[in-house]
Amino acid sequence: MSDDHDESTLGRIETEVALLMRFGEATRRATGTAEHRVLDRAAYVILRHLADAGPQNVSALAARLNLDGSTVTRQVSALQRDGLITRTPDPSDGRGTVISPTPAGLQRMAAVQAARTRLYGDMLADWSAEDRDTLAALLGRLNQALVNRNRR
Amino acid sequence: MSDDHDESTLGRIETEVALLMRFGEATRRATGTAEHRVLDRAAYVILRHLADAGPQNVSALAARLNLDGSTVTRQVSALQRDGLITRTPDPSDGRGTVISPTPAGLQRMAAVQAARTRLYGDMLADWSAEDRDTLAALLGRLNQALVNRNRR
DNA sequence: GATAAGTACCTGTACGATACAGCTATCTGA
DNA sequence: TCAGATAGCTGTATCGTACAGGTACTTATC
Repeated sequence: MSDDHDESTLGRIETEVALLMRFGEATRRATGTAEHRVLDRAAYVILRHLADAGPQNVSALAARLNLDGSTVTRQVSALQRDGLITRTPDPSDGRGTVISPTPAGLQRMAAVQAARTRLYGDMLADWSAEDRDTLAALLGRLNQALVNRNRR
Repeated sequence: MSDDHDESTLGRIETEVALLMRFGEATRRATGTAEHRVLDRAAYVILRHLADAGPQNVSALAARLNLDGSTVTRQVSALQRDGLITRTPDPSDGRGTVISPTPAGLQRMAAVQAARTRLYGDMLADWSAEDRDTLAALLGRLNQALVNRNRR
């Protein structure tokens, strides 16, 4: 008897995720181009990951971000052109290149991150702290579930 | 005193949403191309909205989906080419075109929707019904907050 | 009821993000 | 040592999207 209920909940989740992606995309487009500039592309995600996980190879980035190596290569090239990362030869592997964020890159990333966080703060202004916590936790679990599924 | 806590919660939400968009995109790419074919593009979102809200104009679709009119025009053209929607002149406005889903379109959409719902069912297999409900509800509120913010 | 202003849609064009295929340089194991 | 694997880059293609401009139609004003 609870199957019907479950089905519809899954449907709602599917709907809401699709909507979120739609709106998130639009928001990224709007905020990325308008105020902060330059950090438009997937650049933000790459810089974030570099800041979190430290300097690393193109391949490692590609694997972690679920992107093709060639995509990361191009993004990284753009970031280098803008002085936000540096490429250095991997000392332990002549084929590899280690990508490190520059101070400017970290700063730029932090600024965008702060702006986004502020945005969420505005949007969720009337939410209780508890609801925010719950949302963060459930989203984390959802992402974990996504990762696990992709890994299979 | 709770400000620090709030800050970090907002940061987590920001992180998780960014991650979700990244993985969601990858998932869409993977499931869209592999099994169901044809319904790759924003086509799915358009068909869903037509199924939910009934036949409507290009402009209405564009406004609702947060897309440029030209984008919707092209998506709709592709959908028409594939026999998934029909265009009829708006009887009440000679400039307008009413977009209606065809049975084939509805069927295709339902198939993709079912596949996605199944996917979520798999991923969230070990979640309690309560957690699923809560996730659906909070995502709904988050989207509502996003819509409100865009409207401002 | 004529005409100016607005609206709906389409088309041309451009761009960003991405993937896949193929290349070169380098590494590694038998 | 050398055959196969791997790291990264480049060429090319595709998709989704936006913006600018055009045409046809509608609405409001006088």
